Amino acid sequence: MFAPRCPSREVFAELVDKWSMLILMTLSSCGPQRFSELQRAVGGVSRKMLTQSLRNLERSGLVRRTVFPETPPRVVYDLLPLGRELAELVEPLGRWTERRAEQMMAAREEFDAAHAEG
Amino acid sequence: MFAPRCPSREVFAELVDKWSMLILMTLSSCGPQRFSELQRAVGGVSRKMLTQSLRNLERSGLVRRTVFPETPPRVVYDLLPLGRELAELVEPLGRWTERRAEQMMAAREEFDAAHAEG
DNA sequence: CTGTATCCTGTAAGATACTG
DNA sequence: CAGTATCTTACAGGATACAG
Repeated sequence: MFAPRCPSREVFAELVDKWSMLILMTLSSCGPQRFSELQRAVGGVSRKMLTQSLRNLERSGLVRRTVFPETPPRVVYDLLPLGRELAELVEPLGRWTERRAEQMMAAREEFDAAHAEG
Repeated sequence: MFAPRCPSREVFAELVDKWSMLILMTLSSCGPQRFSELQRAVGGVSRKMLTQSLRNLERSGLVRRTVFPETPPRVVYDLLPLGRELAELVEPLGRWTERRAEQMMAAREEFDAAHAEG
C-alpha cells in the first residue's frame, strides 16, 4: 500500500474518502437506506457526489443497490459483508474524531497563534 | 460529524486523507522518522504534499516536529499521544485494505463487465 | 424519486527552481 | 537536508437542467 502503483494503494485512496466513509457509517448505524434518506443523513452531500460514491462502493463489492420498480421508484442501499467489515473499522474512527475534535481545534488555535508572531 | 458546518466534520475531512493516513501508519510502525525517510517510506508523495500533510498533523496536535540545528539540518517527526491514538485506529484500516484489495479489484472487474453490455 | 448530462469554477497537486 | 515559492494543469465537485 506504500507503493505508488500497487492495487491496494489505488483501492485505499478511493475508500479513504470523506463521503464514502460517512455513507458507510450511516448504512452501518441506520441500516438499509434509500437514496434520499442517505442524502439527508449525510449532510451537505450533493446528488452527484452521493451517486458517485455509492457507485464506487457498489463497484468494489461493499454495498448492494436494490431497485424496487414502483412509481415513484424506490432504491435501497445496504451493506454487503465486505462493506460491513470496513464499516466496523471506520466507525471507531468516526467516534474518535467526534471525541477529539475539540481538542484538535484547540491545538490548531494554539499552533496558529504561536506562528502568527513574526 | 454528519452536519456540514460542524467542527468535527471539518477535522474529519482533513484527517481522512491518503497522505496523512500513510504518514501516521509509517510513524506508528517505524517510529520517529526524518523528512527524507518519510518521503521514501510513503511512496509517490511529493515534498510539497509531505510538508503540507505534516503541517496539518502538527497543527492538530497529532505529530511533533523536532529540528536539530546541525548542518545539514535534521528534522525528526514523531507521534504525540493524540496521533498514536489515531494511528492505532488507522492501522487496522490499512491492514484490512491490503487483505481485501484483490477481492475488491475482482469485484470491480465483474461490475465493469456486467455494465459493459448495453 | 432517483438519477444522468452539461457546464463551470476553484482548488489540489505535480514540476521546477530557489533558499537557509 | 528540509523545506518554500511560483507556475501550470487536471480534475473534483457545485449548480442547473433534464429524463425515466
